[in-house]
Amino acid sequence: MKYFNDNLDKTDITAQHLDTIKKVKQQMTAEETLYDLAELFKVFGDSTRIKILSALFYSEMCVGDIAITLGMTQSAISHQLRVLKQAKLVRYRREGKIVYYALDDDHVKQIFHQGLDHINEGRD
Amino acid sequence: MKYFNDNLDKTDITAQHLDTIKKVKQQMTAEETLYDLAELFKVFGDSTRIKILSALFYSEMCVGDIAITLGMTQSAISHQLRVLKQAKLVRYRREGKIVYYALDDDHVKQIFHQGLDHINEGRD
DNA sequence: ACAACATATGAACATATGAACATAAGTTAA
DNA sequence: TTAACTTATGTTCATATGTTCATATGTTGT
Repeated sequence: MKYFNDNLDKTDITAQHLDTIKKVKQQMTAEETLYDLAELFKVFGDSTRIKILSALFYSEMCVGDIAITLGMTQSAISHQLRVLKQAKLVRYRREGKIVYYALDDDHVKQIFHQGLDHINEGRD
Repeated sequence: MKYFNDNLDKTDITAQHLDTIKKVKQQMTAEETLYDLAELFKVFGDSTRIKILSALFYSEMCVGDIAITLGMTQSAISHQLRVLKQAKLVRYRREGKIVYYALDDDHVKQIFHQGLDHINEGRD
């Protein structure tokens, strides 16, 4: 791509490109925020974690029950719950030796459903 | 976790666990859908792709301009645009040798903003 | 304190992923 | 057709990620 040339016919196009780049740069969300956003979506971007969240839509659950429900090991679930916890997508409460996990806020459901809408639109 | 035992005092708890597992399994979104959903969010879960989407919020752009805007190679951008294209998050139109990319539908913006809301809530 | 149970964590391994480089493919103008 | 330009793609490499296994931590009841 040529942004500096001596061809007069292309000067306008070049200027337009430079202008677009400049304006978009100014308007774009801060890089740090975008980085955090990508980190958040990365958490949603794993089928095990999505399944855990999906399960917690209907009931708070303990680690062992989630493992049984998804047919996975307790360890794998625990590791992923830690990721979900760090992203503040789930919260937990302890009752004796059992730890119950639940969805942390409504954004989880909303993000989840927007995603479903996108998928379903593609299935028209 | 013990689901079958002869301790009468714990029978109710056990039954409750089994009941929860059964009900959640019945209500949960189909596994295949959850898999697709994870794939979708995986696309959002990369800072380069998020930056591209963020840039396209403000203007359709050609590949080279996106590369300059983000300070990355044309190749890297093109590869990621292919991923975004496959996920139907962006569409493109060709004008001569230049290919302009744009956001494909409103779900992108909505998912993006729900994500921002979640992040900002954590910053209270 | 000890045994039994539920959950968390560390290490190792296999797989997945993103970026860069080189180059191919497609488009336009001369 | 050739040259110049824009975009797409194949390959390689370094790194990130998820699962398993073994074990640690924490809790309850005896």
